[in-house]
Amino acid sequence: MDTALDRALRVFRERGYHATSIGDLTAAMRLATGSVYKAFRDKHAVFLAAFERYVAVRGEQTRSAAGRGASGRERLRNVLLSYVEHSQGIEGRRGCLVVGSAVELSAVDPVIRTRVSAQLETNEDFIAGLIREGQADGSIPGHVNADDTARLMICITQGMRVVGKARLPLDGERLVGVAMKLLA
Amino acid sequence: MDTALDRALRVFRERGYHATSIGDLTAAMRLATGSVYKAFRDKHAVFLAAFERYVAVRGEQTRSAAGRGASGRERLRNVLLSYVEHSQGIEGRRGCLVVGSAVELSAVDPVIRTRVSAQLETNEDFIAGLIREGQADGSIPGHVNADDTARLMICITQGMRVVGKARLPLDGERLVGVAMKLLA
DNA sequence: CATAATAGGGAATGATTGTTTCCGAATAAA
DNA sequence: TTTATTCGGAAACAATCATTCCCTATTATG
Repeated sequence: MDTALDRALRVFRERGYHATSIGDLTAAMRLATGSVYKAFRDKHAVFLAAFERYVAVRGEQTRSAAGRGASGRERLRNVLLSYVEHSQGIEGRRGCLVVGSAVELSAVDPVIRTRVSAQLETNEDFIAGLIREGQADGSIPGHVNADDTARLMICITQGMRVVGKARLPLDGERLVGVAMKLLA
Repeated sequence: MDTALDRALRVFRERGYHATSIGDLTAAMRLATGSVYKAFRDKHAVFLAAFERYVAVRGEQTRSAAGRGASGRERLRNVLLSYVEHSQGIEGRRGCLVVGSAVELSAVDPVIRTRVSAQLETNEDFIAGLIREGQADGSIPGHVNADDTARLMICITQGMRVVGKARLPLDGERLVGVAMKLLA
């Protein structure tokens, strides 16, 4: 099930929702049409399931990146670096499903919009939490506004996915190096 | 012609390329199917023309925002503020066609991808230029790396369009206030 | 005034879409 | 061995899509 969902995920990320036909989906999932409709109500349900799996996997990845850090500042820096790496190369070209859904569907699909907004806020809260941890352990100055900075950093991460999809090269060290000035 | 293109632009921005049918297009442009195909070769040509008009209009708007500023720093600040405002409310919900094209089409449409990349680089060069102007007039420290900072700011602006499309509120003063720390 | 030319509107047309249904094979139960 | 049941595959379905063709006004030109 998860492997089939991962394969669907890939084609949804690359082409978006409307551009992926059921034919593309069955080819990617290596399943027949009937089997897909036996497992899911319709195309929208496949997308929703793929979306949830994507969110879960990505959440695990960024939490893992945050884990490799002694201070709040280091954890945040690792999270940003992880975002840059995922925005580059073949993974970057594949794109982020949250960004893709926000851009392609949130205007016409209230269900998707709710999930997208919720995910953005979850990520924002996570970053704000890292900032506060850094302020508690002394690695980030106390005068930094955690909420405002977190919201700007969400813009940065989502923007990196857009830029990465357009295949502009992103230098992780340099980009994150500049971004860390927001914690001064 | 420009008014028809503006109407097409609106529906393309809201729904994206694949989700807008010819019927949506003719309804928005208040033209019959045959008339559209007499003026443009196909749907893709309509999109391309709308894309170019969007880029031209938006370029004019940000140049105008930059014009209202005495120093390089002020001009850059006004540009960022302009981006936040365009990412909010009804305009933000409508979305940015460059971001939309990057996410939805750049993986499958080389023509669009070229235009998107070119536009991103143009914007980046514009911002880098503003930074260098600020360094020349003394409003921005000389040790700021113009290229790296400009690239990060492109990520910020594109990300704001994504977040705005998801209808998360953006406070211009606070967000730009934080972003200006990148020029320290 | 007559006529050529052009622009716009709308119906017809394949192709493609998402979806359903039916059928065969494999597995488990009896 | 036989009966049920589940699962996957392929053909059939209606709807919608982008596109083309043809007709009708309107304008320009002789």
